[in-house]
Amino acid sequence: MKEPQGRARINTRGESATEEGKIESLRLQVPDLRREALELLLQIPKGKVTTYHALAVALGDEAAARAVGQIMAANDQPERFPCYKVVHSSGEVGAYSAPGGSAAKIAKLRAEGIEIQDGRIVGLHRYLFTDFKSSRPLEQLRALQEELSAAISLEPLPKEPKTVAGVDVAYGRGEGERERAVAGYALLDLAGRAVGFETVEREVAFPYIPTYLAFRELPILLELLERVRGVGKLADVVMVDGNGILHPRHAGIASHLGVLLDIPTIGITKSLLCGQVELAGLGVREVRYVLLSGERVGAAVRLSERAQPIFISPGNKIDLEGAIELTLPLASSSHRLPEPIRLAHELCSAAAQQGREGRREEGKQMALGL
DNA sequence: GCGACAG
DNA sequence: ATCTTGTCGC
Repeated sequence: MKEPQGRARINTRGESATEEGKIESLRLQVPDLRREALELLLQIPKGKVTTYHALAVALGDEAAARAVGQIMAANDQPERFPCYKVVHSSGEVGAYSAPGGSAAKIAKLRAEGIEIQDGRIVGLHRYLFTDFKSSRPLEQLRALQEELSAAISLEPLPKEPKTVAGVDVAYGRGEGERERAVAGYALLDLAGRAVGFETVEREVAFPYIPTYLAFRELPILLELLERVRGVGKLADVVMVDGNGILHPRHAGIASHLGVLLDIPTIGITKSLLCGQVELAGLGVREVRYVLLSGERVGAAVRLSERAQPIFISPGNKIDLEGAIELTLPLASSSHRLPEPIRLAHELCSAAAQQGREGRREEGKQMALGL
């Protein structure tokens, strides 16, 4: 069996007490990015505008530009947080989710003396404000991921596990409601039989941003797994719908969960986040390694005949070979995903859909005055 | 229109 | 992830 490259490098970074403390703080609190983005709007002077990109940079990563757009679109206090001041980098005024739509957005901007023709600001540079004072939360979270990756162990499992669980998260929201998440836990024995289920539901404030998925799903997954652990049903290994070390900073959500709970975790995804692997002609159960700057961080595997490949990576307290060896026998012939993840997905997506329908009914009844 | 980074 | 009809194939 080959040694995974890079194990030594991952484990040799120093950890100070303060770094440990920062990582531990994730257990209790993740920044409210929605709130921070909205509050940045209060810094924009009258007669000025900013862009989705500039706000993302102020939050600490331009990759968050689309998430900024989603946050603005979900702004339920347009009087308090002036999201009409956010436009495309091209000068295009863009959409406005508050009453009146883009026409209202244009009217509000013109009222502040901004020149607009054909839905586009004329001479954006004259009005552009980018000098935000910000703690740059995404920059801090990246640093946290770097530190967390140093705490990952990629040693093989100490002994054969007796149980494996899968976890997944589904989302939903009603009209004018904040986004809610349902997390599902499916506990299986090594024969692949389900022996227990659990779900947890709560509001989410952190948007999806590529490479920051952990901060969106960690709060609810920690709550779920702490609850399961409390009743003695925590599996020997937990499979997560997301990456382990197959991540630009070796810090996918499976690694976050594994380090924070000090348990073995495996990451499973349906698409490749980063790295290189040749997928052409991949046979069923054939293993091809994903390379990230020369390092083996994961593997592409097809679990069934017709299925597209999935991507497996160790999260914590397991090596890549062990992660693959544990995943293969938990595949069913007719599904793309291994059973623990598939069942967890079924569980939480059904619950989320029921939640959506339930709130829709409530909404109808409210509208009917019942 | 192109390119497009897990869920 | 979610929004979504029918359709093709094992």
